[in-house]
Amino acid sequence: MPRRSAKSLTRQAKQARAKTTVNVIVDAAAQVLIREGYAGATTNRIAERAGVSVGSVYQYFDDKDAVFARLIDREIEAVVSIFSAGTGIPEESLMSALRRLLTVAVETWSYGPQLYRQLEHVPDDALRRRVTEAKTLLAGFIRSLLETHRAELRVRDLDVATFVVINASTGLSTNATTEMYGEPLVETTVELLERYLIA
Amino acid sequence: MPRRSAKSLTRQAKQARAKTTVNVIVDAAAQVLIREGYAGATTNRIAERAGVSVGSVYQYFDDKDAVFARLIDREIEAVVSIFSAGTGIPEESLMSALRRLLTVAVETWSYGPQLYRQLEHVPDDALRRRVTEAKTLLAGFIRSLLETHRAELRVRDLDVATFVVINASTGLSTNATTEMYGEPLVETTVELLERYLIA
DNA sequence: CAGAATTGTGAAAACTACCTCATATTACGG
DNA sequence: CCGTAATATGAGGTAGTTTTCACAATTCTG
Repeated sequence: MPRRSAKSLTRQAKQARAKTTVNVIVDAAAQVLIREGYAGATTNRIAERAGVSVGSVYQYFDDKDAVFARLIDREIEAVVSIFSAGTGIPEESLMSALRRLLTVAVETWSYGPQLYRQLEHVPDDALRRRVTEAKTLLAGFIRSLLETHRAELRVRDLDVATFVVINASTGLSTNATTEMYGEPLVETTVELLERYLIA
Repeated sequence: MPRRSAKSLTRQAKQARAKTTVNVIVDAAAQVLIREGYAGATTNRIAERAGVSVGSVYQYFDDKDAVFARLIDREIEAVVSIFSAGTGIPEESLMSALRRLLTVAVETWSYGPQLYRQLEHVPDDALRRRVTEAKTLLAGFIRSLLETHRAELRVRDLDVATFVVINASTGLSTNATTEMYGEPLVETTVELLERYLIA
């Protein structure tokens, strides 16, 4: 017997008012998640923070984790759009491109690395898979960027280079403090990567 | 009215059997924490994984978080012993020392950085403070190592250098795949750090 | 502006996890 | 070996969270 995916009983937001409510809830979820962690991010607290009743959350989301799924989608889309925009400029040097991408990423990343760290700890397989997919997508972008600048590269193995670029960057940015953030963070990261990739 | 700290009602392990049980429980806690995250690390699951009943957990631990506290203490001690051992060798070059520390860390760190990250998200203030203390301790070791080799260093700001060494290393190792692990990982990390710190 | 569709509410049912405790089993000392 | 202390058990009480649902309020449509 083929398992049929249960039809979602939640409504589709049709009026502008409802769409606002959905966004307010997702924003509230992000904020509560950062402040309280997953364990403290209860539906009631999210609703309270959003200024709506618990029931409204369940008007648009199947369950609690669906709210976080929506949040993840939003974040992924933001990252993807950043890196898609990066493909346009021709004749741009590798390090210039990396600096630009990192700068935009740091600036745009709406809730910063804190949210990202918390999202990785949401205990839902589907969500974790989405995060992994996003990482793969990101790796593809970086790899093709490195490929177009292969001539400048010191490192031979593009897979290793991609691995280093992504994980050194995220390693620095996810642990960024309030002191070490913004431009200094980007410059430090660029310096680290440049000395490894080129020269 | 001064708040008196409640006397612990848990027993002290007196027989060898009991000490084994305690260790089995702490190990199980680490494994479940890595697999399921804090939210999924229920007392029953930990007990099941340990092959004991829930009651046994409460024979030796005041509450759930006390298990994680013990785990944190064990991990901190492991890290401290690794890095203390690193202070002994004189006339060792900076990169040689870093390579050795990374190698031992990768080999010895019983549950790897995954556990470390999960422990950071345990929602208990006392525990979080302990994790922060451990980080500070680690940063201290790295910083003093860098300081003794200041002459070799290209980077001026030791705080920035320490930040980079710690977070680039953990960034690479936390995302290490099965292909990219062990010696290749260590060598890549060393290469990345050497080009940043020296030359 | 009436009636329908959509959106919003919050008390309470259903569920889950932590922790207790009365009891059983195992190990130790004399 | 027997009594006592130590260790182990697991069903169930309690507290807190998720989810539902009957109903209220708002917005849209003709």
